[in-house]
Amino acid sequence: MVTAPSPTPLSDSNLGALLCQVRNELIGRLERELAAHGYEMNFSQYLALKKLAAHGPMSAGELARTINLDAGATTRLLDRLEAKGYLRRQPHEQDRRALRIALTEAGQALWSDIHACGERALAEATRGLAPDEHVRLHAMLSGILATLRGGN
Amino acid sequence: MVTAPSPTPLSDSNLGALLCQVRNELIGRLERELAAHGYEMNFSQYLALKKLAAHGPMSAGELARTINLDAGATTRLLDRLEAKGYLRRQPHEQDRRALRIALTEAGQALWSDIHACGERALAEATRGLAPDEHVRLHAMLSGILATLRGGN
DNA sequence: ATGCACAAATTGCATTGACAAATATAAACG
DNA sequence: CGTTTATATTTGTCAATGCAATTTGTGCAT
Repeated sequence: MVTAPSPTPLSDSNLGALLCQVRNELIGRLERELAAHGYEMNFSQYLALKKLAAHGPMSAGELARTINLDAGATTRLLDRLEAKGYLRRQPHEQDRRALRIALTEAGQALWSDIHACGERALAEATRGLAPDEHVRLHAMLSGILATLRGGN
Repeated sequence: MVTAPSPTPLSDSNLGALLCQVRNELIGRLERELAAHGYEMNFSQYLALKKLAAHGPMSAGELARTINLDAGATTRLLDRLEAKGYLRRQPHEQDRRALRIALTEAGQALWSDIHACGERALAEATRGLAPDEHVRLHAMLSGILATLRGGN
């Protein structure tokens, strides 16, 4: 084999690389949307706000799991968001080890200000997909995730 | 809306989060495969080897673009792989600013030793998908990527 | 030729996140 | 009860990456 027989200049793109690229573009797009609204915030912070807004107060570990982040990283994420005044660490009612993370008023206000950014980024990404394709894509990815997690 | 009407305890999972999760699982799986073969190597390093093996020698910038990595990060990635003896920085024939990154013998041997790890990780992920689904998934992701990049 | 804008790689710096150790509390078990 | 084991969070440390500034080299237009 001497050099590339493939016609495509870049990206022969196996699924793994493709996934990474789409992920990066999508997150980048979201973060730019947020920045355009005047909020310097990364995807993890966005996700944390989203989960807290959707689900109500929860413990740090619970939050860490739902946003797929290490426990230590979550502590520091909470530090940042708390410093900005978007959430509060309250003591957990039954378990003194644990926390009850709750959005502040400011956090809720922020969320209602930015939740559309995510929808917009997503909508832009999936314009070009028929609605049923969108559904199928979601289903396939969920399926893969289940296979990888339950699998072995 | 008060609380979650959805039956799933975790992951109401919009596409962005889902993508991240699949990506993380897939990469984790690959890195564990590699570690099991005795190679401590992250996904970026794996990709770099792959591209160099598939495409032959190329410049650092070219490599950076194909593996979707910042130029500075690529410099350090090359440092690591060069230190392990898997590649060499050679001067570019026409352009003295640029490099010609080439796999060493050891690098080629390594690649033929590990390229199956990637295939295996991918195969495990997509077992459960019919072949035509696999194709459609790839097509949809490529489409999304094109939309996001060309889009606006 | 000389200068000027642009390009390739490197380096400095800051941020993020993973992993492991430490701390505090809870639960289970004898 | 007291001891042991498990769980929730925090902290220390480190590796990887992005961005901005720097260095070196190219090529174009005077």
